[in-house]
This record gives sequence, structure tokens and C-alpha cells, in this order.
Amino acid sequence: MAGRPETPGRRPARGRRENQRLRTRKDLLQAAARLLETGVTPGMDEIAEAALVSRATAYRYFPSLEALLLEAPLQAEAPDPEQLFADDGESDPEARIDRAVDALQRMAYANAPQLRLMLSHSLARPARSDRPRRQNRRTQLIEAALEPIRLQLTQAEYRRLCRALALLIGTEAMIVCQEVLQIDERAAREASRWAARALVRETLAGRRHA
Amino acid sequence: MAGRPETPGRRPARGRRENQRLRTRKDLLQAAARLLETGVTPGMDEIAEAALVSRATAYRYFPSLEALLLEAPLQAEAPDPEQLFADDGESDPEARIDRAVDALQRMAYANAPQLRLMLSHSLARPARSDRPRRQNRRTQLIEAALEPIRLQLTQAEYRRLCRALALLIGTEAMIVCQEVLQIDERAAREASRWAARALVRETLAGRRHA
DNA sequence: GAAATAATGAGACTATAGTCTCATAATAAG
DNA sequence: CTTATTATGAGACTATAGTCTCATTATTTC
Repeated sequence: MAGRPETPGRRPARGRRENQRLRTRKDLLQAAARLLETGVTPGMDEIAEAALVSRATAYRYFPSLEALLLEAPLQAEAPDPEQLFADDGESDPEARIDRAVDALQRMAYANAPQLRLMLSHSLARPARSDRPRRQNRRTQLIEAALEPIRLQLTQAEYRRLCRALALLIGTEAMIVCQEVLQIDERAAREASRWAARALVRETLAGRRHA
Repeated sequence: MAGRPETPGRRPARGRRENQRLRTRKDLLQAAARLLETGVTPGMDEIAEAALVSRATAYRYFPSLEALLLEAPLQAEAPDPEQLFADDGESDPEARIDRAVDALQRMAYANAPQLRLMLSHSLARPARSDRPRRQNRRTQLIEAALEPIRLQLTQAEYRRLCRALALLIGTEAMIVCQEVLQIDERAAREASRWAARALVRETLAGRRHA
């Protein structure tokens, strides 16, 4: 029989021809990632061809082009929050936010074409519970950056600040800068950075005066 | 000859059969808007059928499905900046920003399904000069709100503030609140509003201390 | 090595976006 | 009314996403 070679939902079945399947899967994801870096949405044909695999096989491993693109590895990964603040004892909250904003926005721009596509696909249909949720890198990064001042704030203040900061960074902020403001990456980073600092400053100032 | 009936780029040619063309165009846009409100992306076939027009005619008026969807009228229109600040002499910049943020976010949530689709389409492919640009309501609204304090700021300060505010409102901010933060409309408006006020306050405070 | 099993390739098939051509219907001008 | 002009409808055509079937190839097992 033709059959599916380990459709995502199936159990591992680790005894039988696992390496071959893992290699095919990896080849597809790598080919997709390579093509995505060009900024043009690759078709299933192109990806399959680049992976030296037939189109039918590609569909055996991924139920749709979208699923493949969503799993394609990012060119530059988001920095690990732990690691970003691990080396030094920097406790100035503005400096820490600065670093987080900078790291995330650089990552976003480095993966701009792919992130745009991922967002586009996730918006194409109304949220469904069975659909894989989109990754969320920014919340962890923001919380890590605010860690030193968390206890100085009420829960309401902290939550309010976290939410506002989430609006200033990540894929969506990049989109606004590209499509609406039409400014380059450097100016975009500048804008996010200034706003983030200002919100932290404002929060702490309000705390002191209260 | 078959011919195009006033392709967007052509000159008005206002003498010859203009009403017929305007009516067809309006019918297409209205049909698209009606279908979009269901939250599902309509196909050109569906729109043309709903507009009682052939598919070929639809393509004569709009170069692509995307172009049609981008021009489709929103269910609740964004408030006219002039009108929003016309009636009273409110000059407190924070109050004005408050009003602008509130108005735009209410509009965004009222048109959430359609705006999500519009954004999705505009992200699906890399920006191309021949592709219809997306609408931009927020910039005008922000500038109108900041009008009373514009002269108190340097151009750099003003531009910086405008850019930062653009990150806090509009479709993308709504997306972040829905998908990343997963908060309801009221909490989202609250977040945008507080952040916008804080940035205005911070800008003016920095001005005074300088 | 031979048999059973699983992955793959080739290709037919459907659906929708978009293009193009030609015939027809509606309108304006004489 | 007649004629030229213009919008429209019908349908053929290409391209790509996605599905499905079947033969072939590669791997495992005995």
C-alpha cells in the first residue's frame, strides 16, 4: 500500500524505518526555510523539488503548505530570556527592556518574510482550538526584563505595563513600521525602544509619586 | 471591442456611461463587504454572483480579489479626524489622544473579521509597488489629536511620538490583544489608552525638563 | 537471497485565482 | 431608426493547492 509514513497524529512507531522518515521530514523543512529566506512564498512544488522529493511525498509529511511553512525553522532564533540576562547583574529596568526590545526586533527583521507569512496564515481564518497556536516569544522576554522591578509594582501596574510593552515589539510592530509608517529597520527599532523605555519610566515615576 | 470600463489607472472619461460603471463598482464593493462580515474570505465567484455580475466583469473593475477586498467598505467607518475634534475646544493632549485611541479601537473591533482578512491578504506576499496599498486611518487621527502640542515639540520629538502611538492602535494592536495577550476588547482598549497617555505625558515632561 | 512491508514517484483529478477572446446587449450620437 | 461605441457575459485557458490511486523502489525480516 501507499500509506502515510508517520502522519503527525500517529504514534512514533520507532522500530520501522524511522531514520528515513526523519531525514525526509528534515529535508523538507530545511528546503522550505531556505526558500522562505528569499521573501517569496514557495509553492509545494518548489519545496518538494528543492528537497529532492516528490510533491506527493511532501503532502504525506505535511497536511498543507501552511503546516510546512509554520514548522519551518527560523533563520535566527529568538534569544532565550534566561540567557539574555544571565551574564551580568544589570538591574536598570530601562537598560534591560532596551536589550529585550533590541533582541526581539532584530530577530523579527531577520525572519521578516517568514514571520509575515506565519501571521498571514494565522489571520486567514478565525481562531480554532484545534489549530496550533502561534508561538509567543515576547511575553517571556518582557517578564524577564521586568523581573527586577516586579515587586515594586502592584499587580495591576505590572500587568498593564506588560500588555503595553507587548504592543510595541514583535511581528506586529514590525508590520506597522513596514506597512503603515514605512520606516527602515533602524528607525523601527528606535521607535520601539524609546516607547518601551518611556513606559517603564512612566510606570516607575507614577509609583514614586503615589 | 470588449475593453476595460474605467480601469483605475485610466482617466475619468466622465461623459460616457459613467453612472453604469459607478453602479457596477459599488455593487461589487457592497457585495464583498456583505460577504466579508461573515468572517470567511469570499471568492471572486461568490462576490460576482452576489453582485449580480459576471466574474469577468468583476475582474474588469478590480485587478485582483485582494484589491477588491482592500477597497470594500467597512461596516463601521473610522471617525473623521476633523469631526472628532471639531465640536469642542478640548486642548488637553491626553484627553484628545484618549478620544482618538478609543474611536479607532472601537472601529477596529467592530470590523475585526474583515480587518483580519485584509491584513492577512496584505501580508501574504511581499510588498510590491503595483499592489494596492492598505488604508491608513491611524496616522491622520494621531496627527489631529496631537495638533495642539505639535508646536511645543521638536520635529524629532513629534515624529517619535507619532510613530510610537501608531504601534499602540489599529488592527495590529487588536491582533496582539486577541492572539498574544488574549484579553477582551475592554481590556485591550484600556491597555492602548494607558500607554498612549503615558507616551504623551512622557514627551511633554521631557520637554519641560529640557 | 526471498518475502513482506513501508516509503516513494508519477500522474490523474478537483477547485479557485487570474487572463484572454469573442459574441451580445445596452447606450449614445447621427 | 441606424450606427458606432461601450459594458457585459460566456467560456476557454493557465497556474497552483490539495487529494487520491497505483506501480515502483527501498528496507526490514526470515
